[in-house]
Amino acid sequence: MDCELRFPTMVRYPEPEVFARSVRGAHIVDARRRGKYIFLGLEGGATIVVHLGMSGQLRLVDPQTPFESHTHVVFGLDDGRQLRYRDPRRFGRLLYGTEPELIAMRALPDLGPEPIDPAFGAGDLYRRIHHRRAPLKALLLDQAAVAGIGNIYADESLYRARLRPDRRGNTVSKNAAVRLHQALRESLELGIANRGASVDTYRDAWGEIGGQQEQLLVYGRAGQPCFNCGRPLSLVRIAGRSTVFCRRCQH
DNA sequence: TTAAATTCCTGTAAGC
DNA sequence: TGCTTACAGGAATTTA
Repeated sequence: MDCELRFPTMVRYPEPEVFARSVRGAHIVDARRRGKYIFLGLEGGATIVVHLGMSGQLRLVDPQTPFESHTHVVFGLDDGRQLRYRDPRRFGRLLYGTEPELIAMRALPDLGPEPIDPAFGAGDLYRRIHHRRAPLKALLLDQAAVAGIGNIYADESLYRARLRPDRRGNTVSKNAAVRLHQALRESLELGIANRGASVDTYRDAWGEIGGQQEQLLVYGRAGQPCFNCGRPLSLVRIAGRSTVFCRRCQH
């Protein structure tokens, strides 16, 4: 594999020159995900870690493909294709290292459990939120509490669970935690089945848009009727994020 | 320890 | 038409 850093500051760890030198000649042997992080496993145990941020895209293309604007990193793969990292808003980041090293260097944060992990139960979720005074919306966005939930799936899950986004974690009953646990799984699994929500610029590795934006129940629907009761959906700001919910259906 | 506010960044859309 | 302004959001960092 070859590596060209066209915008070196996308690399957060280690120094960009070290990143490029380390990656050149390495071979990718697997790809996996943890929370919102993508791990490209390399021979020998190190990994390339990619976080797409808001507008990041990884694209697998033929080298003849014209360069799109904001293409910051190009990996030349051994089979002749290129893996291009593109990110107009540059909120994303790339890292290189073994997982223990990255955690020790605080380049990777502590991540909570995966909502879709079969080992993650409603009791686990309850234990993680029932002692917190922050609003549920903020807790779902906290990657140390639960990994992988962003603004879209936080709103969708709270609506499915019929819980107000400004409800404090410590006011949630075990029963409500069961509903939220189920709702998180449903929202994420539906999003995965529909190959992602291309509300904004999201594209998969082949440039294809997802379909989940057509299925959203509340996100982006402020002022439009609730699918359950018909009342216009409310828009508020919680944890610095726009938040859409139904005042009649969510408690 | 936890919660809230601030910051980064650019494309897009609304408003004048 | 063209300019200015507000807004979108993940998470590290700072402040309370």
